[in-house]
Amino acid sequence: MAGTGVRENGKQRRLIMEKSQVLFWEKGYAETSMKDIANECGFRPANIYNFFASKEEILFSILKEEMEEIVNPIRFLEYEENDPLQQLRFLIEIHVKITLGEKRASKLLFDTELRNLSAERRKVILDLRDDYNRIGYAILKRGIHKGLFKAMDEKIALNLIASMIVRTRLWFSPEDWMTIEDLIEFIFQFALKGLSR
Amino acid sequence: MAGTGVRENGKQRRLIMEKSQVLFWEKGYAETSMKDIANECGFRPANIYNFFASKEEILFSILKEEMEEIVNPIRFLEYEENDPLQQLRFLIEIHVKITLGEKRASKLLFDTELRNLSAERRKVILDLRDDYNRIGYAILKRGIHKGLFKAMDEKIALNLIASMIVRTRLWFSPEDWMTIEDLIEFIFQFALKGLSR
Amino acid sequence: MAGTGVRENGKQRRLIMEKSQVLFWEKGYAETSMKDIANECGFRPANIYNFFASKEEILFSILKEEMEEIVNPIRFLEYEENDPLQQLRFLIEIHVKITLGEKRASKLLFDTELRNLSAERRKVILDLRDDYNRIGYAILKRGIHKGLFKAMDEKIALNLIASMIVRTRLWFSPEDWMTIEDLIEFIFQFALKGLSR
Amino acid sequence: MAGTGVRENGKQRRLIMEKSQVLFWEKGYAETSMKDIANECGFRPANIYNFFASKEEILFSILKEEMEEIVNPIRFLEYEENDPLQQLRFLIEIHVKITLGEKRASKLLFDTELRNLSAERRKVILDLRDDYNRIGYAILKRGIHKGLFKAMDEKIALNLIASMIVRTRLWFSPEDWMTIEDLIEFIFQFALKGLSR
DNA sequence: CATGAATGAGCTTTCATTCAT
DNA sequence: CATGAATGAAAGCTCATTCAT
Repeated sequence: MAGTGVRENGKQRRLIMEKSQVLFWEKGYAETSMKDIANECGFRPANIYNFFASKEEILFSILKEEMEEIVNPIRFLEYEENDPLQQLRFLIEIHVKITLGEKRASKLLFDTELRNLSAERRKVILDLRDDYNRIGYAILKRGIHKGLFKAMDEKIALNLIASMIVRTRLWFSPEDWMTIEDLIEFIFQFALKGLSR
Repeated sequence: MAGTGVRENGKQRRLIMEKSQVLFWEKGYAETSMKDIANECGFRPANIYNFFASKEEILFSILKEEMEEIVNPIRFLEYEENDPLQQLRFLIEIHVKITLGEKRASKLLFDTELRNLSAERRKVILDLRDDYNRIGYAILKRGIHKGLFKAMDEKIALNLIASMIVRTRLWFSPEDWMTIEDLIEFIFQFALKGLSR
Repeated sequence: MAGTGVRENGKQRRLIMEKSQVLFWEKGYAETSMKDIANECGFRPANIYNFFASKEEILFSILKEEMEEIVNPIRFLEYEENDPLQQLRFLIEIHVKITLGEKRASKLLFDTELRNLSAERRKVILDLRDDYNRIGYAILKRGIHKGLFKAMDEKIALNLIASMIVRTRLWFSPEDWMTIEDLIEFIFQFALKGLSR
Repeated sequence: MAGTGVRENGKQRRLIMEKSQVLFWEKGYAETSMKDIANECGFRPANIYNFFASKEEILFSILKEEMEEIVNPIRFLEYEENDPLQQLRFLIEIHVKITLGEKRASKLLFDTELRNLSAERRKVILDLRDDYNRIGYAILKRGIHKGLFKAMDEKIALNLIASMIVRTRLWFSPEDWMTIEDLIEFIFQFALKGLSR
């Protein structure tokens, strides 16, 4: 209809995912009912089952999508031998941007709501998290190898860095004197010095 | 009859709080039923109500106690004019130790389960969090003032530091080559350099 | 699809109300469980909530409907200057007929179960009771004014008359020699003489 | 202790009955918990069982006592051949006085809470009610026989009279211009004329 | 006489889900 | 694609009652 050529396949799926994302974050997965979601979407609970097989599938779809949005753009870094400093900055930038991005939603869902997934689906998400970690480890190891960073356990370092980013969702709100770009630079500098000799 | 002392007071309350703490962490507040808690305690659900008026009161008691365990030992730092570096190290040490401490439990509960409290009770917890923040800000400001740290927004800095600590619960487990003491030192050095000019 | 009319609307609501009315009367509101009601209706308790938001709403709907059945048919009497004797007889007739009517149910519910309503809903019922009283007062006052009844406090008189009627539900059952019509005449004569000079 | 010579046997039983009477009336039997009663009495629920075997026994004791207070003073009227008018007045007087008496409590309990008694105990109360009725019938029949009252069904007449009295508890409160004595006279006159030819 | 702890039974209500339409 | 009706399961909580102390 808009003529953009983009097929609008799954418009309702999108709607459900977006509304659910907000609700899951605001109220928690268990505390959000299918009725809550349906109300937000403007139809009745039964209709959700025309698009998702279960509430868990909604959660899974949201988590998977967001995790992929973080991981896919940085996959190419894993085996790339470029400047580790720039790579670290890029990783931080992507992660912060998705975390605080327009959709502003899931965030800590990864930390707390994974338990609501079936084992099989949890594995899918955890595999994506492993991808993220592997990429980060690679960057840090190369930085250490090149003498740019102090010798240290790269796993611990990455966990600290990721933790700073993940929880920005809880306390950060952009201001004139501190935009998201500023925050990215702040975290990058903070991490950089933390990693330095 | 008199003179036996009031020892053992609240033994069951303690039991309930400890078992609940673990369950809330493992399964989440909403996903933990009073039956779960009672089973863990070795009695029937109805009996819990002889010690707590509601499930929410259990959560509140746990959160309050843990928050106080973190805040009380560092309260004296707020107006003390000593070495900010040592103070920062002390704050990190206490926070990490409680977070990973023997009771090992709530952790991210602060991040995610506050919504399950009544407004009034949420305020009690948030006030404690404010106390923590005020203390941390004071330390950082004095460090900046004395030229020990780079000029920067101390609120953002403290949030980053606290985030690193809080989420250790998710990924850290002590090993031979990395004890809790080692982790404290690691985080302290990481933060210290991040704060430096 | 359109044009079939909206007949049959609220069939289940009706069923629930009718079954509840009987149960509330026989066992009392508190002593009647949603399971009792559901059993009587032929489905499971959870289904009741598709038609009523709560047990209290069922009670409210019943009380309101019955009160309206009594009050609405006599509303026109309030400002009508006709024969007070005939009006009194009409009021008694309607009140007795609803009280002992086919649906046979609530009756004393008004006397005892109002406390189970929220303040707001209790007011709705009490307003209807006020309507009833106002109408009755008007009739009695006109009768006194015209010299048909002895000068007396019309409020007390109406309370006595209404009390006789309300409690018929407790002891009256129609017999060959005493039908409902006979009872109406009996009460009317009794009241009439009680009111006379 | 006061030297009146009245043994204070069962002081706690009395206390429990009095507090329960008020609560049963205000909230209903089912809606009143043993905890409510104990609170009102100033001790813990478990202690009630040192004086009453069950909640039902409390209700039974209350109902029985009040019914006896009404019936016993009028028993002698059943076979007494005195003036039926004066006897009717006496019956009304006693009944109203107990109903509105200082203890002001049970009233409609008879109408609605009998169902909460065991069959056996319900029979005890109903037997007392039968006593009351028999006495009333006797008075009315003698009045009819002597030509003082119109020929009518004395059972119906007594029910109407008793209904007027019982429900005074719901609407009457003594005023300067209408004391309990006035009310008794009012009802007596009302009934008297209702019974007259 | 009084109580704290414990429990079985039951209650109202919520909810994810199904299914015929 | 959408819904109203229906349900099994379970939840938090209340409560009368028991019993050892």
